[in-house]
Amino acid sequence: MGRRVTQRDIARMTGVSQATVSVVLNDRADSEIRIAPETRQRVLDAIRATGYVADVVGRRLADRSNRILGVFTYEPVFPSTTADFYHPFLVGIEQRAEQVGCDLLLFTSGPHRMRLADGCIVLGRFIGKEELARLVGEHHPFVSVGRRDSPDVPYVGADYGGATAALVARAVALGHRRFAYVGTGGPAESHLDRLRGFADACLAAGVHATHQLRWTPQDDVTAIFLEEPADAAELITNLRDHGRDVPGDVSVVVLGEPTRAGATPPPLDVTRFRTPRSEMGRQAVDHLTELVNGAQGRQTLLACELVAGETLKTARSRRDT
Amino acid sequence: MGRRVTQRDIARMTGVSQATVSVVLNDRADSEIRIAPETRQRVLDAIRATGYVADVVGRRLADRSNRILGVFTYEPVFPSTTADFYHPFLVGIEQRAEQVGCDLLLFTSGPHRMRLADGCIVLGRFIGKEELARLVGEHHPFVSVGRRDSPDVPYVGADYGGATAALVARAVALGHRRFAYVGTGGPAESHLDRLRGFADACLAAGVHATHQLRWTPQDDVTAIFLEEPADAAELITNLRDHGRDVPGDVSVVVLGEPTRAGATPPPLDVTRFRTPRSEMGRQAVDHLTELVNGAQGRQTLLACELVAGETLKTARSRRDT
DNA sequence: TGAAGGTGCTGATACGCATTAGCGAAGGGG
DNA sequence: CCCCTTCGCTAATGCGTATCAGCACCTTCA
Repeated sequence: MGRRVTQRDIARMTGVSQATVSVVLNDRADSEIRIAPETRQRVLDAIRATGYVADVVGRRLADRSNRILGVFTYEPVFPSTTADFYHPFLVGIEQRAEQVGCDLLLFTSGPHRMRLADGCIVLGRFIGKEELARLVGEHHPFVSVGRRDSPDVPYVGADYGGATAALVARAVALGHRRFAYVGTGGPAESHLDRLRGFADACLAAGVHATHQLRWTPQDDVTAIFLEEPADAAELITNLRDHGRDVPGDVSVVVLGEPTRAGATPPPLDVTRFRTPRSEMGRQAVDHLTELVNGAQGRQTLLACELVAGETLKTARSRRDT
Repeated sequence: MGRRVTQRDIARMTGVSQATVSVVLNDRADSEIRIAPETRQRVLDAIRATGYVADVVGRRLADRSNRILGVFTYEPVFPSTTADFYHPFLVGIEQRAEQVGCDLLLFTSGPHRMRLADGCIVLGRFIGKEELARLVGEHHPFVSVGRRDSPDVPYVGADYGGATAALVARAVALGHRRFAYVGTGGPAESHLDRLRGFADACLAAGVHATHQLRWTPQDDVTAIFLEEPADAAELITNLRDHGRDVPGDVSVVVLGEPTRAGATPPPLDVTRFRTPRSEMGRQAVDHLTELVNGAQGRQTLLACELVAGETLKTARSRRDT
């Protein structure tokens, strides 16, 4: 009953000093301090008898480190349909945080208390310029999950541009010559990167490329690159309703992975790529711990895994010849 | 890169003492200590300039709160298939935490760090007696999500017993007289409660009841109460394979909600109940904030919503008459 | 017999914060 | 001119732990 047992209590019980108890507790092999085996045993016995456990608060105070990594996001994470999207990031973050012995502080509202943590990980598809500047201005370690268009923001991102370009290359190899990119192409960096990867690859291959916000029938297009994976089912249905077979008449490439929320899954195994979300989370933690230890910020892009699927096939014009 | 800014730093910058900084920071209305408006402003300016935020550990050592609630679970939450099950709890916890202005500290390993938070919420289907005793022994505020078989543990639980009994009553009203409970019936309280609610209700209604760990064909049983919702699809398939129509020949009641993880969903809209998981999370936060403010622990049970479904119908024997 | 070296431990201190007793200075009243 | 009050602030302390300089005491060897 009553107070927690402290090292002082143990010390009094065994007739030694608090310092001795501390030494016995963390008997590092390299320690210069020697304790007689008999004394050590007495202390250990008392510790076992009382069920003493070192108080993490005291320990952290002495360490000058609280081993807390902050996490916050610029979009609702837990509720809503984005949950399925963010979940893998959190899995990765949590895994690695456990490995490095840190707890996670989930900021429920904004970054104003970010200094509570040793460093922070920020999530969110899009973060405005001025908000990023504010984060940098805090001069408190942080790492973004997802590339940011700012030289001062350390991040672990996904190489959406590279993945998109690779899929364009595949389509070109399959004979496609007329491409369409469907999606906003911004303002989030992840969308910009997809569109840029698409545009650059099409230009380099010398094929025709268009960009539209939403799909509208275009007879000559044989390959559609869809920015928003959640819209895959709708797009394919739409195409079929217009009498276009997928992938017979038109190929569809989805630039990401449909999260299997409440939404209807696409009727086909879609050609797409996979964002290494958990790995991004893990590396973000690694990166952050480096920053906390005084390292310089880095900017890292991780490759996305291409998933062949069955909606990217030989182009119609090619097949017809 | 610099150390954390401390009150000492602020004090030196403004030419006052550390104590003054502390006083300015938490200027309680009832304080006897007076600070000149001008001095106060100088300190506040320095705080703003440096972005100073009080250190979590320091405050906790001085036995102050940080508006941080810990969350802690005795089973893997984020990874694994249990994610879908725990997610709604977390949603509720996060919602309410934001409303009361608290951030959440996710402990990545064990309860030994719980004192870093002002108070903790613990999750998990089953927590052993000795572990619960340890939690109580910490003398640190905590609330369990889920009923615990211990008078000293404050909790917000679901009334599984009541919900199960209500479904038994419905079945009795539909003419069922021979019941089977399929599941472990323990050791988790949630399972105990279901089994007890089942047994008590059957006894009260004077109907025949059996309990088995896994379903084995029993010709005379007309109503099966299944403890583990995830097994619903398997059970129904199994019954059909044995030539028993559901609900024609035998009714099936599922004591909870199948989480739509990777598992196959049941082929029918199953008769079941719904655990108010988000609400439990919210009330756990409320409860915890009360505890942190010095209130006594309570034990609360929330009602589960019954879902009629289509697998509990008139009993065969009744229909045949 | 005295220096040298080893053994076993302790006292002091720091970590960041909140709190309280109390001190010097200024102002007012006698 | 001195006492008393009020104002504005600070020194000191405690919280639980880790660390380190250093102090007795003992043994060994010259």
